[in-house]
Amino acid sequence: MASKYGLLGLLNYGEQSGYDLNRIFTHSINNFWHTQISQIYKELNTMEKDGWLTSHIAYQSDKPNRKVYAITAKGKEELDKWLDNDFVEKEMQIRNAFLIKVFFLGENNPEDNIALFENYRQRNSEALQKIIMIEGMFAFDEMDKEQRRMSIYHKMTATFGHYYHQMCIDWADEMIATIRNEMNI
Amino acid sequence: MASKYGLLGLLNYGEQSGYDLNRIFTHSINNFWHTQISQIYKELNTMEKDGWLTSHIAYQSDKPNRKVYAITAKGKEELDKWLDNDFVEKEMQIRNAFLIKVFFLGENNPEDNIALFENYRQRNSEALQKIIMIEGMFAFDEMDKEQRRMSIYHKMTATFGHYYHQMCIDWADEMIATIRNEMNI
DNA sequence: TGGGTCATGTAACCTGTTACATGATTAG
DNA sequence: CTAATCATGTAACAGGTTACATGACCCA
Repeated sequence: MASKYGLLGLLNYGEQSGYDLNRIFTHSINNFWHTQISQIYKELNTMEKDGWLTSHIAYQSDKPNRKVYAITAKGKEELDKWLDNDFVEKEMQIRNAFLIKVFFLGENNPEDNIALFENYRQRNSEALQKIIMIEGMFAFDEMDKEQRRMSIYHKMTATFGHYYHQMCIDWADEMIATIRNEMNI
Repeated sequence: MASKYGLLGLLNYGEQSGYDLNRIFTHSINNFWHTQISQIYKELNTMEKDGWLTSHIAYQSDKPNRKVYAITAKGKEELDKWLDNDFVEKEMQIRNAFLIKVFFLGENNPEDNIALFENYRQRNSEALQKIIMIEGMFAFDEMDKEQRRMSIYHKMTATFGHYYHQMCIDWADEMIATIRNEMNI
């Protein structure tokens, strides 16, 4: 569902091959929605069948040929429909497998649980460093108005990551304190 | 994957029917991992086939009979393996379809985008109220040590929801300010 | 000559969703 | 009489993951 519209949105900026779309995904949308290249090829195929995209072969002498996809009017319509349609309940739901583990941690010994949370904190800390770097790379001063208009929304997704990982760190800290506190009773 | 272990974890507390597990899920794990009852029945079935569970029929005269599942030694082993095994990268990843929309919002007009974020903020605000209520329902004073040991971890998942929705609200507020600011340039 | 990048894909599988079927009992 | 609740499930489909296949070119 969402992967499809991610591809469609990128193709709305300009035509691309599946291979290139995968690279673009890796450095942007993959930060909040994961995809495999095999899935990208499949989605592009179905979207072409459904008339959302057209494709042509770009011949290359030194490298393998590329299959370049372009968005159609129908595709644009579908993209707009998805963007406009007031987001659904599903997009609000938390989906977090780590919390299932936390839920059942009562069986384990507290020391191990503290270690688990410290590990969790550490990983969020690393993710935070990365995302702050990405966030800092948006140089609005060097952009024209057109570029800027797009970029502020791109940056927003990075800022979400920043807020999110910071929140996870704060939560982990408090949960570690809770466990320690419980151990001393 | 995660749904399976959610069920297994609950069955580790005591035997239950699929129908009851669904009700328990609805009031706990569904807050961070969604399941359908049809999926629960399927997972229970496969886990029984794999020897993780056993089942027997509990006959009822006034209501339909229940198929009651109990965890086996093998099942316990699998649960522990999953709980112990240091969580994988996948459990760290953000998966958020709303951010895909945000990413492509540059094409829309700013007023509509502000409305979208205000709607998002509102829904998070409602979710926050709900989760704060749930969080407040943990009455540790009335619990014995055994109950408490479980409950602090249950509460942690609610606290995560609390932190999460508050973070989303803060983010939305800042993003609305960003859009307004950009409009006045 | 071995590994990396470029480039496209298929097959099998697992997870999750939607819709439907059945049938008894109970409350309004 | 109707709707809800109790209770278990199946079938079809959509979405996503893992593993594998192919083959040329380039660099060390």
